[in-house]
Amino acid sequence: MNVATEDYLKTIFNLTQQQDRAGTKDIADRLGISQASVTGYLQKLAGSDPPLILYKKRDGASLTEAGTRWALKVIRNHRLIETFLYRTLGYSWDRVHDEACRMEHVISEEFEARIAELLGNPTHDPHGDPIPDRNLHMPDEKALSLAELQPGDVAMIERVSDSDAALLRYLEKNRLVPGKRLTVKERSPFDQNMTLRIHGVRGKVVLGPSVAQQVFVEKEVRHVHTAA
Amino acid sequence: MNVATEDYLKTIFNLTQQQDRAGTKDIADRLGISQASVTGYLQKLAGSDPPLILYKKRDGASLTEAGTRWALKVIRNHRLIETFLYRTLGYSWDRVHDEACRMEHVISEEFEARIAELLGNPTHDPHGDPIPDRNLHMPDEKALSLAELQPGDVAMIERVSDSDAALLRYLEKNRLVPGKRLTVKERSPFDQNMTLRIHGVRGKVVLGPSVAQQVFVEKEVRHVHTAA
DNA sequence: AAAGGAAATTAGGCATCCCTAAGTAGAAAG
DNA sequence: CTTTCTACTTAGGGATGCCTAATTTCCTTT
Repeated sequence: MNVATEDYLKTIFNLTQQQDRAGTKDIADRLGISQASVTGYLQKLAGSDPPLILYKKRDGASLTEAGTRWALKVIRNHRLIETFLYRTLGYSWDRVHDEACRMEHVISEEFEARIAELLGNPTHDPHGDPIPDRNLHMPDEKALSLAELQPGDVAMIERVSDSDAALLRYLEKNRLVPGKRLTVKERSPFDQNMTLRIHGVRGKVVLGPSVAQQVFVEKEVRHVHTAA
Repeated sequence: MNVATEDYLKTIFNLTQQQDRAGTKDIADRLGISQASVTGYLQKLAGSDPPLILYKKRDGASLTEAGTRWALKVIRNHRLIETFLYRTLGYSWDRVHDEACRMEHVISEEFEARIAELLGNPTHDPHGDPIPDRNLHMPDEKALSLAELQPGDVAMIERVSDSDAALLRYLEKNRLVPGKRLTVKERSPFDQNMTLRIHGVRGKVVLGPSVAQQVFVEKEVRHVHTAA
C-alpha cells in the first residue's frame, strides 16, 4: 500500500537476483534518487515491523521473508498488468512497462485475480519475464546473456530487458523477440559486436554489446557438427 | 498527476453540480479530512498557475475552466474504469467504485482511450452516471431524487449513488437498478417511507428516505387519468 | 605505510499534505 | 442589539520522502 516501499523492495529483489546484496548506489541509480535518500529509507525498511530487509551498515541490503513476499506480489502485479495491457488492450510491447509501474501499486487482489483468470494464468509477460504464480512461486531463471555466446552457438531468446522503450522498439524491428531461435555467426574481438542469423528471418543482424547484454537466451545443446 | 489535487477537484465538481459553490465543510466531510486542511489546500489550488478554482474567503470554492477540465478528465477516467471493471472483468457493481478511485489517478491517456474503445465508447457507467465524452462533454443530468416523487408517479431509474457499497448491494437485491420503471404506491407522512412497485418484479418494496434520496429518476409524463 | 577514490553515512533542510487548538466572521435566534 | 452557533481561517506542528553538503569507511594503488 506504499509506492516508495514497493519500489524499493522490487529494486532490491531484482538486484539480489544477480548479486548477493543490493548496494546503496545500485538502488539509488535504479530508482533515480540520491544515495543519501536510499540510506535513510533502508534504515526505515530494516526497522519496520516485521522487518522487510536485512541491512548492515556499509554492506547493502537483502530481503527478508516478508520483504520477498511483498516484492513478489508487486512483481506479479507488474507482469500480469503488462500481459493484460499487451494482450487484452492491444498495447505495443514498449509501452506496457511505464503503465504497469504506476498501476502495480494501486490494484486490489481482486483485480489481480480477475486479470490472471482472464488471461488464463499466464506464466510469462510480453518480454519473457516469468510471472510468479498465485502462491508467489517463481521459477528460477538462469540469466545467460546473448553477449556471452560464441560463434556457432545456437540459442532461443527467452526474455529481454523491459525498461527501455527505445531498446524494445529496436529489438522488435529486428525480430529479436522471445521464442525466436538464432545462430551466432561472428563476434568481433575489437568492439564485441555480434553478427546473428535469426531463424526464419532473412538477412543478418549486427548487435553491439550494450544491446546483446539485454537479451537473455537459452543455449541449445551443440550437436557433433557445428551449425553451418 | 496528483492524487490530492484530483480528489479535491472531483469533489468540488460534484458539490457544485447541486449548489453554487462548494463549502469548506462539505469538502472536508466528503474527503474525510479536517476543515483546516481544506482551507489550506483551497488557497493553494486558487493560487496555482493556472488557477484551478475560484476561492473567496468564507465563500467556498468553484472550479475555473482549467479546474473543470481536469475534474472532468478524472471523472471520465473513473467512470470508464468502473464500466470496464464491471463489463470486462466481471466485478459486481458494489466493488467497482473503490478500485476506480485508486486507478483513476494513475492511468495514461492511452489506457483511457483503449478501454473506451474496447467498451464501445459507453455513455453511462454501471450506476447510471454519465461518462464525459472524449472532448469532456457531459450531458446535464437533472437530479430528480426518488424521494421527491408522489404516490401515483411513474418513473424510470436513471442512476444511483455509487459510493456506498452496502447500499448498492441492497438496491440490487431489490432490483432498484438503472433502467427499471417503477410506480410510487404510497408515501407515509410520518417517516417518509415510500412503497414502490417495480415493473416486471413481483411484490412491493418499502424504502426509507435515506435510501430514496440516493436513487435518481426520470419522471414519466402523467396521463389524464391518474394512476390508481 | 600512505594516498586516492568510490561507496556509504550523517546532518540539516525542504515540499507536500495532513493534524489539533484557538480565534474570527457572519447568520440566526432571542 | 446581543448572544450563540456554525462555518471558516490562522497558527503551529508532524510524518513522509526526497535533497545537498560534508564526513567516514574501506578498498585499491602506489
